Amino acid sequence: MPATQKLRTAPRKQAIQPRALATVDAILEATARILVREGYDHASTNRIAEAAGVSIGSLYQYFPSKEALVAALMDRHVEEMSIVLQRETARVLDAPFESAIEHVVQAMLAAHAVNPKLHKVFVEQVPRVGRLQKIRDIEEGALRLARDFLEHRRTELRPGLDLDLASFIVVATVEALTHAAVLYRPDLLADRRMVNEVRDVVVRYLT
Amino acid sequence: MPATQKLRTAPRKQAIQPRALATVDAILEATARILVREGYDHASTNRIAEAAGVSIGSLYQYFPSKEALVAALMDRHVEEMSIVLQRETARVLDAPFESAIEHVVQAMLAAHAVNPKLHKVFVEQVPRVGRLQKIRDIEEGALRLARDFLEHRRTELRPGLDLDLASFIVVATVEALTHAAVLYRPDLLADRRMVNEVRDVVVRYLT
DNA sequence: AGCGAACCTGAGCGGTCGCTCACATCATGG
DNA sequence: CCATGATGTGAGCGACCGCTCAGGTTCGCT
Repeated sequence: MPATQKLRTAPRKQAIQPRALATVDAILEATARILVREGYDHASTNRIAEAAGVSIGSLYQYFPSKEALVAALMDRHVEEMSIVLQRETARVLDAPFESAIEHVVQAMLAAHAVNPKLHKVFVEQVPRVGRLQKIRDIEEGALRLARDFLEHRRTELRPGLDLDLASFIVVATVEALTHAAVLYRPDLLADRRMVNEVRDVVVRYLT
Repeated sequence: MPATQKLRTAPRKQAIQPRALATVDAILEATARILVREGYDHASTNRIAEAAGVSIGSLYQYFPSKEALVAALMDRHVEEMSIVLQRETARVLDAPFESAIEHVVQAMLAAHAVNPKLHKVFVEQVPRVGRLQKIRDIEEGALRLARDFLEHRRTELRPGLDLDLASFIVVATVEALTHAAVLYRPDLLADRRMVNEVRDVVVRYLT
């Protein structure tokens, strides 16, 4: 690279002063609001900046692209969900079989109740950002965890079960029923009957 | 309306001559290809017309908007799936319980195997077109069918089952496992083991 | 052959989008 | 209290998008 290349560092910047932190936060909050209210492709960066009460220039000081902005919001959302998930599943994996399943289901529902509307937008509308890979990673982690759990409790399962296939089925079922609740019946996210039914589906399938 | 209003009929037109039918077909085929290959928001109408080997003007002779074009493709896809579904479930709803469930599951998987990649795009990317209502209608129809079926077979189910909740659970489970297969394990769509597992999940939950 | 209808063409309009940059304002340490 | 970096501004650029329209080409029919 010749000397003329000024190394134009990409416009990503780390906020330091409290004022800047507030700006970043306002932008993320506004992004969430607009995404939920208007949908992904009506959520233009200009509109987001306006809703956040900052100029479009400020937005691009902290996020190098719209994609990066949405990805950052996604990270924050996933982080919040993970905290709930881990808190609710910390001590139960050695609990009695049925109770362990129940707690995991309960945790999934609670995690998705953090911000169901935003979650719905991510699931339904946000395009194949590179971040989709991250979702796949989470998915794969869940699959491995489930697989290990089933292996560990092998003696309590009905015989003849293909553990690989069974873990795929179980993970997909719990996730999917949770998502179905998010999309169509958000009222069920906090309903104990939902927890019981999903637990029954899984336990009856496995034992 | 004053006389100056020329009643500018919207640019939708019905193709008559075979040449025109071929054009319409080429446009729909190209739309499917581009949607799968590039994703919804990189699928510009100009790009689609180019891929179809017709001019952009021709495209807008038959489809009044991009939305209408995608909706038409969606209709065609849903139609193809419905044919498979109905063919596979026509005679089995009076079959023995377990066998009936199995055939429905088998039919769902077969229907989704028609064009899984396109289905994936519709599920993941196509925004809240008005057509989303149509999907909800199908969903609701499935729910009612399931509810009626369970009612009809009430004596074969375990007691204490809340039929409303149970039909939601069953429909969501079958749909969701099918979709999980479409998205992550398309190989399972034609795998008999998958049919067996999903049937087991449902039957064990219900009886 | 001739003619009206059906069909097809593609340059380009009006608009929006993501994003940049030259500059203003604020906050802090010397 | 001023100098300097951190922070904030917003007009506007270039690209692309959905879509139109004035006019050409082909078809079906007499």
